[in-house]
Order: sequence, then structure tokens, then C-alpha cells
Amino acid sequence: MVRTVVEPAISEAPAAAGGESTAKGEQTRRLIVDTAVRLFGEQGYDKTTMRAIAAAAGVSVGNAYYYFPSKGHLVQAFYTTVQDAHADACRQVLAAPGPFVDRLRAAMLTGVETMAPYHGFAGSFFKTAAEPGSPLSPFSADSAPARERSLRMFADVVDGATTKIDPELRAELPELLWLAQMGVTLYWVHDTSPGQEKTRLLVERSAPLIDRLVGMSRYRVFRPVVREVLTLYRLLR
Amino acid sequence: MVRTVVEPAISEAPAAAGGESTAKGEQTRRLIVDTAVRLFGEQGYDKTTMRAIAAAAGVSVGNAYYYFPSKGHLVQAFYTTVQDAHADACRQVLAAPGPFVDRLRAAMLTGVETMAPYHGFAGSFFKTAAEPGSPLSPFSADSAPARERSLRMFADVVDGATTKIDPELRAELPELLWLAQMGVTLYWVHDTSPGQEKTRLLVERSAPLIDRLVGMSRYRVFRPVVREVLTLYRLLR
DNA sequence: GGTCGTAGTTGAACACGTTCAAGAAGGGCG
DNA sequence: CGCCCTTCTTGAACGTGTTCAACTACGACC
Repeated sequence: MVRTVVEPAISEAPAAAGGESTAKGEQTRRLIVDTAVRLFGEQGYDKTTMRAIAAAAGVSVGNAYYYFPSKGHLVQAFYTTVQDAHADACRQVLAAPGPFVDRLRAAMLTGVETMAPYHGFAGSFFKTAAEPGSPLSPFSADSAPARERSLRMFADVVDGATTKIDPELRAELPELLWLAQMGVTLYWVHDTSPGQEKTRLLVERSAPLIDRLVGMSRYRVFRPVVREVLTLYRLLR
Repeated sequence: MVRTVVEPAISEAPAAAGGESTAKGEQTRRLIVDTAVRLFGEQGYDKTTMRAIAAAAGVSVGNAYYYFPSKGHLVQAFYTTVQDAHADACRQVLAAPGPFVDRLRAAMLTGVETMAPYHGFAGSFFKTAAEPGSPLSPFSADSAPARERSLRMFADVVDGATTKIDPELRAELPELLWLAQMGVTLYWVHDTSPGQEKTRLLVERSAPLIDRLVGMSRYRVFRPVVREVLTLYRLLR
């Protein structure tokens, strides 16, 4: 078997502060994760075996498991990549303040747009993410960084909104919107319509709907029900 | 290995109408599914291997696959069992007409109650059901019978409700409530609180909430938004 | 009774994710 | 240089779900 020789790169300051990785280890880690991400994109989740990843990266199977506890953890890297792209795509649109409905639609739509190329892939690995104890679950500790980033994005959506919103609702809104996007993603994964046009329709039409509901929250009549929903949400979180 | 000899039972009318199974085949099929259901309940999904099922049933692994295309299809049988129990538990409560809120709470609560013993099990096999193409998905063709039965139950919940409901909403309500129960189940699977008390809380408090929203649907002010939601739902179904 | 076709049954074999005992590499220290 | 410790790497091995070619049992038909 042909083995690529990896030279030790530039000599590095030895683990300055809390550095848990040497230059060599980090290089192998990247090599593996890059190869995995590439193969996932090319062939989907199930078709991309750990043996194939290891072979393509020029390392042994065991070596991949030295850096990643499971195949699922390799997907986490893939997921992070996609999410970074989503955040980037949103930045421009969310730069200037504007109506809540536009910002919400933009955030959700670019999300669907960014994920689009990976629809098949997402379908095949979704089961892993849906498992309760899985590190890939959006609610898991392992997903905390990705979740935080996404939440910050929705906080930005709310902060830059010129629409008037009930203050109590406004505080919880980013989290609720993130949850809504999880719902959209759930629908998207199961959406078999060509180009996932149904999911686009869902976003296109639920954004104004959410906007209307949020707008209504300011009126006194709805205060009790809004409070009830928020209280329940806090209890269940 | 000890092998139970299976006598051909009572001689049977040969495949009267559309009968696709002989007596012997049906017996083996039942033997396998009963064994599988028992082991699933005793040890959970992952711990119960196909080899263990086959061994406990006194057949070969290949024989199990002759009757069931995959391990997941064996769970379908388990799921059906639980759902039957749920329907039975509801029948008594739903016999006499009453307020919508009571009927809804009862239906959902008995659902949680019926599933309770299998929480651990459900968690481990949930990933299989969540997969888009899976026959175990509640939206799949294979799940059609179970889905129909559940829908009929929620239709009963609505039909026997003495509460006044917007007719247009009333027509779609059973399906929406079924969807809501899917949501509750989704939460339940991920609920790690002792005895899944949080899920009970969710049902306990969301039933009056849904009731209130349904009640509000009759007022003219909300007609546009109700219609919008229903239209969107029909488009996405 | 014999023959044939279908239904039923078997267990070895495959590919997969994952584990693990063993070893190699490399650098710091006396 | 020699020793040791940590980091990194290996590939065989395990247990899993699933497949498949071969075999058996059995009822129907001539």
C-alpha cells in the first residue's frame, strides 16, 4: 500500500496553554476529517465506510478511532462546516436592521439553501442524530458549540428587527426560532419533493405566519396565552 | 439443540380469499414475532440480536429473514401491540361524549401511560423509525394500518366533543391532533426526567392550551389566520 | 405411487462499526 | 548514549444485521 509520508511541518511551540494537541496529531486529525467530509459529500453516509475513509486518508482504521470516538463524530465536523456556511450566507442579509419577517425568512431560507446539496446525505445520517443519547443530537453536549452559534444567529435576527415585539416573548424568541428551524429541518429531511420545494414553501409561508403571531403578542388580549406558552416552554426545556 | 416439534394444528380451509399464508408459515411467523416482542421488552432493542431471537424461537437466522425483511419490521409488530393497548385503554374514557379538553387530555395521557414501560426500548429503536425511508416511520406505507387506527381514535376524540369548533378546522383536527401526538412522542423519547414526568406535564398543560386555541378558532377575527394555517398544512401534507 | 413446484428452512459468509493489545515514533532527561 | 514516557499507529478480531445458494418438507397433479 502506498503511504504518504507526512513531514513534521514547521516546528511548533510545545503546547503553550491548555493545548491538548501536537502538530503531528493535529495534522492527522485534519487529514482524516477532511477526507471523511469529502467522501460523505461524494457518496453519502452509509456508502462511506470507516475503512474507506481510512484507506483514502492513508491511515489505519484504528487510527481514525484514536481521534474520533465514532463515525457519528466525523459527521459533527461535516455539520459544523455546513453551519459555518449558513452563518456566512446570513451575515450579509442580516447586516442592516429591517422588518422581523424579512430577517426570519432570510435566515431560514438561506439555511435550507445551504443544506440543499446534502439532502441525500442528511437523510442517511439523520437517524444517528435523532437517537436520544447520540452526540449528534442537536440537544447534546457535543453539539453545544454548533447550537450556541445557531442561537446567536437567531438572536441577531431578533435584535435587528424593527418590528415591535412583546419584551417577555422577545427574550425567549431566539430559542423558539431555533426550535422552529429544527422543525423545518425535520420536515426538510423527510421532504421528497423535487428540489425540496415544499420545504421552501413551508419557510416562505410560515415566516409571515410567525410574524403575525409575534405581532399579535403585543395585544393585551393575548397576554395570558402567551405567558402560558412561555411558562410551559421554560418548564420543559 | 432442543427443537420444539410443531404439529400442523387444525386442518385449515386452504387460503379462502386472498390468504397469502399457510398454517405452517403463519405459525412460524407468530413464533418469531412473539419471541422478538418478548425479548425486546426484556432486554431492549440493541441487546436483542437477530441471532438471539432466532435461537430463542428455535429457528435459524435466515428463517427470521424469510418472514421479516429487517429487524425493524419486527419492531413494527411490537409497536402495533402497544398501540392496540392504547386504543383499548381509551375506549372506556371516550365512550361517553364530553368536553373536548377532557377527551384530548385522556387520549394523550393514556398514550404516554401505555408507552411508559417501553421508554428505554423506544429510545434505542427510535433512530430506526426516524430515518426518512424507513418502513418504521409513522409516515411510511408500512405504518399505514397503525396510522389509520390512531387517526380514527383522534377522530373519535373530536366527534364526541361537546365543545363548539369551527367546522373547517374540525375536519382537519383529527390529523392535526395525531401530528401533535407525534410531537409529544418525539419529546417523550428524549425525556430523561424520572418517570417521564415532564412529558406528562407537557400533556397536562398543552391540552387546555390546544383547547383554548381551538375554541378561539370560532371567532371571526381569527378566521384568516386559521385558514392560512390549514391551507399551508394541506399544501405540505 | 411418482414427480414436480412451491413454501419453508438452514448456516455459512459478507461487510460493516468498533475495540484492543501490541508496537513504533519521538522527544526529554540523566 | 540509554532509558523512559507519552503520543501516535497498526491490523487482527469481535459482534452485529443481512444475504444467499443449497437443501428439505409437503401438497397437488398425473
